[in-house]
Parts: sequence; structure tokens; C-alpha cells
Amino acid sequence: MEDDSNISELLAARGIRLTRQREKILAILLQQRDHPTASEVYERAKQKMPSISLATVYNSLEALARNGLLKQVNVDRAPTRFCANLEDHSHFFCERCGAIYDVEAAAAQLGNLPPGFVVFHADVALKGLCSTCSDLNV
Amino acid sequence: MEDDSNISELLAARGIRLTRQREKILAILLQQRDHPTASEVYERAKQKMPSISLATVYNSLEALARNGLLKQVNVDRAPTRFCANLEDHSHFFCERCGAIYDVEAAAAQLGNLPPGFVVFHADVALKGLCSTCSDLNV
DNA sequence: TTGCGATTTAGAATCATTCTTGATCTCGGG
DNA sequence: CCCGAGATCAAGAATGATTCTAAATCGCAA
Repeated sequence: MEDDSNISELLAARGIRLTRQREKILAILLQQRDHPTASEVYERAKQKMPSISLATVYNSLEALARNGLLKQVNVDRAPTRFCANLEDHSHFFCERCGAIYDVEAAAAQLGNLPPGFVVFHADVALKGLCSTCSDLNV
Repeated sequence: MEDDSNISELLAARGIRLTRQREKILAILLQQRDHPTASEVYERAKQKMPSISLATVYNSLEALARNGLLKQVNVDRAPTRFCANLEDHSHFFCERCGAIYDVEAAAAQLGNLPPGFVVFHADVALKGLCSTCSDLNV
């Protein structure tokens, strides 16, 4: 599969040790871009790799995210979700159906910060209704 | 205490039932604006009200937040923090010392959303170094 | 004052996540 | 190609934040 060789290269390029588990997990994230939780990734991974453990899923997701191959997405208190879209983008959270969508990057227009404050990142989280759910309201 | 009578009024104005526990918890949040966690609020509340339970702190914080008297602040996976500043503002998270600061509201400049998407809120989370911690780097 | 429904309490339960331990695997060097 | 050091894995226990449960108590409207 070309995808898999691609994944090997991605991992190697980051100097991150290649294991079947990490390959599989990254493949899952690249394949179905619905921002799954660790448990959801675990369920999907078990189908092809029944012996994988949940702890390994957590470890692998952490390793991949630390090396910039995945992004973690947090919404309030809900379980962390993962995203293989490495482009600059923002996330939109549908308050009705709970789905997460990648949307065009929103820029944060900073107000005045107190002197000495240095901003490294500005994360913008959009919340509202997705097209499917706003239709239901009509 | 004028603060407390003020608090009673705040609660009453929202039609939220007045209890000693809720009064105390709101007073704590108004008094020390350092974005405490539920556990921190619990510790402070116990000093004056030793019989209060952690569950009550959670319940009260939830009730106050639901009625718009408090804001919940989430940073990644860390425990939820609470904020009595009802003005429009953003939060700045210091990546070194972990402190949270209220800062002037940052406006999110939305990109193009897919048709049918409706945005209700756009939360901007700023991360970087506060003045104290950036000084250490010089 | 009275009663009902909301709230409190204490502790158990839940849920996501992390840790621990011993087994297994990856990868560079020989 | 084979070996060994160190990284990673699996299984399950442990942790930590938060929520739930059940019974006692309280707030508020009539």
C-alpha cells in the first residue's frame, strides 16, 4: 500500500522509531478524518491488530503528536481528539451533534497585552451549528 | 458585608436558589481572582465552612456557571478553572508557570466557513510566557 | 408555619488517562 | 546477518477529575 510506505517515511523523517502499532494508528488517523478519540482509535485498530492495547494507543498518539504528525484537539472536558490534518486550520464544534470540522484558519486579533507578555500560540475554537444541524432548525 | 449582600442580590436576580454554600463559593471567586480549580475553591471554602463537601463545590460552581455568574475556563487536559470576571475578555496561559491571566478580549477573524455553518462563540486561548516568566529568559 | 422540591453530604462510581512491570521489538554497530 | 542496548509494547493497576446515589436538610412560596 502506498499509504503505508508513505507513513513509514513520515515516521522515519521525524526520527521516531517505527513500529507496527504507530504505523497502524497513523494510518487510521489519515484514513478517516473524523477526529476520533483515543478509544475510538483503539476500537478501529483492534479490528486489524487484535492484540493492541489501549495504553499503546495512548502512547503512540502521544508520540505522534509530540513529533508533529498529529494534532490534539481538546473541547471542554470531553476526551481528547486527534487530527492528522497538518495544514494551518481551526476547529469548529457543533453544539448539537458534537461533530468536529476542520475549517479555514481563523486569525486571532490580539488586544493589548500587559507589557512583558509573549504570545506563542493563539488557538481559536469555533462553536455553533454545522450545516446539517442548522438545517434542522429551519 | 456589602459584598455578601451584593452576592445575594446577584443570585436572586438570576432566580437561583440562595444557599450559604453558593454564596460562599461565589464570594471566594469574586475575592481572589486567580482562576482556581474546584479543589482549590473547596480548600478555601472549608476554612470558613468546614462541613462543605467537594460535591457541593462542584454542584455550586456548575449552578453559578449555568446562570452566567461564573465562567469556566478549560486549558487542555488540566482541571477546569473558574472565573468571576463577567466582562468580555480572553485568557492567557503561561506555559512556564501555569498561571492564567485575564487579558483584553481577542477578536477572532473568521475565515470562510462552509455554507450552513453558524458560529455562536469563538473562544481565543492565548499561550505563551507571562511577564514574570519571560523576564527569566533574558 | 408547612410542605415540596431543590440542595447538601459522604462516599461510591465513572471515565479518561497515566503508570508499572516484565516481555518484546527496533535499529545501529560489528 | 546477528546482537545488544534501549525503546516500545501489553495488561492491568493506579490516579485524578468529575459525576452519581441516597438519605438528610434546607429554601422558599403559599
